[in-house]
Amino acid sequence: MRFWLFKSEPSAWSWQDQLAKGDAGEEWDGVRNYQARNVMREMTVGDRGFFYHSQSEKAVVGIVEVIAESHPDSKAEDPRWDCVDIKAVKPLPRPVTLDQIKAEPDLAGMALVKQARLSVQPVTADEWAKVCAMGGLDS
DNA sequence: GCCAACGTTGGC
DNA sequence: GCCAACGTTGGC
Repeated sequence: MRFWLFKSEPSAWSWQDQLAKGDAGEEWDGVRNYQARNVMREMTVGDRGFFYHSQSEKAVVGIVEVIAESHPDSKAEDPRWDCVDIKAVKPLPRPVTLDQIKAEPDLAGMALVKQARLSVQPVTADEWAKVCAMGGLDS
């Protein structure tokens, strides 16, 4: 299993919106960036991801699971844009903020820190375990 | 609300 | 194929 991070502005699509979709999940649509699309193309069903709120909150708030592999984005006019489907699994007992991540030397290599604008990112197994622990999950 | 970073577009 | 202009994102 591999690990990922999905970034969203809560005003556009929040963790609460994602939770409300339940096990049916939802397309992670709207990505119009090649690098982020290519990351999604590497995902397989069952992979886990962090759900990150950008803007005002700037924190990892929940865990999601990939439930459908990369397919054409149903909302895109242009067929070059793909996306996966994800569902909410559970919230983090304690959200892990960007400040906490930046303050943790083990997480200095995270794409979240090094490539702030990439909206879909890979996360290593070590980073996954660390952030889960910081958020109050065994992982 | 501003600004830096950076991806994309379009003219040459 | 390069590069300047432009638009968008996201942190502060």
